[in-house]
Amino acid sequence: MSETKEKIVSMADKLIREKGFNAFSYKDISEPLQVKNAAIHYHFPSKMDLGIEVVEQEIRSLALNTEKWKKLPEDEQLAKFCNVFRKHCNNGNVCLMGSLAPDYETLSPEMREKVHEMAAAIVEWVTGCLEQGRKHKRFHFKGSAEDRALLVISNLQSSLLLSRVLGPAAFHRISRQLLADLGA
Amino acid sequence: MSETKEKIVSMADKLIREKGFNAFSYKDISEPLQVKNAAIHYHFPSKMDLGIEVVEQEIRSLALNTEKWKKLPEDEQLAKFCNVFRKHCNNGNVCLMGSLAPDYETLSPEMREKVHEMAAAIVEWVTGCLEQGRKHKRFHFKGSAEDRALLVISNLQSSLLLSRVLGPAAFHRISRQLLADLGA
DNA sequence: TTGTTTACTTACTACTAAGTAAGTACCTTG
DNA sequence: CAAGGTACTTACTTAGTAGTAAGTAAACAA
Repeated sequence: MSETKEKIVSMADKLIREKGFNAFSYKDISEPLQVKNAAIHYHFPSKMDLGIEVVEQEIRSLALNTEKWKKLPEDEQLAKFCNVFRKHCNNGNVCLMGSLAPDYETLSPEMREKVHEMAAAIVEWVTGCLEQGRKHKRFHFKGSAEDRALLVISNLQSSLLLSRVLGPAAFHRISRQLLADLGA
Repeated sequence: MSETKEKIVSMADKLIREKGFNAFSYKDISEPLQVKNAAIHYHFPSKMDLGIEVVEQEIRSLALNTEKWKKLPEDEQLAKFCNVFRKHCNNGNVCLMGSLAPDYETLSPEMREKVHEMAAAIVEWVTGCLEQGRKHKRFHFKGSAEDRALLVISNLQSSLLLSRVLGPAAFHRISRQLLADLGA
């Protein structure tokens, strides 16, 4: 991948989290990178192709991270996961899912499919983490692990959204309570 | 308020929830209502003015609803509140906060202020409901009522987002678990 | 050395966006 | 009945938007 291409993807990622997929334009990428908009179209024929690449990168990044955390106790794995969100919160950004879900209906079928894939991957990992963690007495909760995973994910996701509006304290209060509830 | 004006606001509300504030255009409103785009500008000089009206209507609607529920036991009040979200879920839509928070940075200061006002109103009501409900032994939870309220709100909000991507079952699973956790 | 591919730029198109100025039909009120 | 406001339409501007066709400079390959 050329250096420019990488920069385009990372700028698009930033812009999606900052302003939303439908609110950024090629100018927002081409100007700071000092390239022409045609350079973006060279690497990504359409805006959706660019969006798909951003989501794919996020899926790869999740796989990489969870692989790295594999040998830690489950409560520490989940804390690491929370920290990824915390970083976005500190930058004033929301997560990809939180940004793309409201725009879901405006996305191409291919991009929707990728977003779905990302959501499924997140749910799958958190479910596994909770399930194993409960078995190892690292977590204590009632109900199915998958239901609990949905709760955890929705809390993290939405706390970033609320932080946008109510200030970053919202994220910290929610994530702290969240981990406390799991007896972590 | 003229009939057209009311229809414009309710169409804008629908479009914000469906596609997001930055993804709908005046054409999306003017065409189905069979008016010209200038008619929208007559009632709302700018798109932000229209957005502000939508948010104000939501704030009024919350006040009206909660007033109506006032005499019910707190767990039933919260169930009613959940039902408002459930309706949006069944229509495949997200809530206003969930839609506007990702776009927050692209909004005018006046509209941001209104969104903030809406968020504060929601947090205030849920906090009060939980606090009173705990006092009346209708809810059982640890920690401050406001922290818990943030958790509840973020779950409801985000479950609509996840439902978009993963299907409506996500909402039902999350909201059921949510109420169960409160011992409601 | 010549041909090909990569990674762009230049210069453009077609379209859509929000927004506006001026005109008009229809009420309402003195 | 005249004056003025309300609720629009007609017709337009300005400023983007994503996307494209054609050209080019440099690296690489035969």
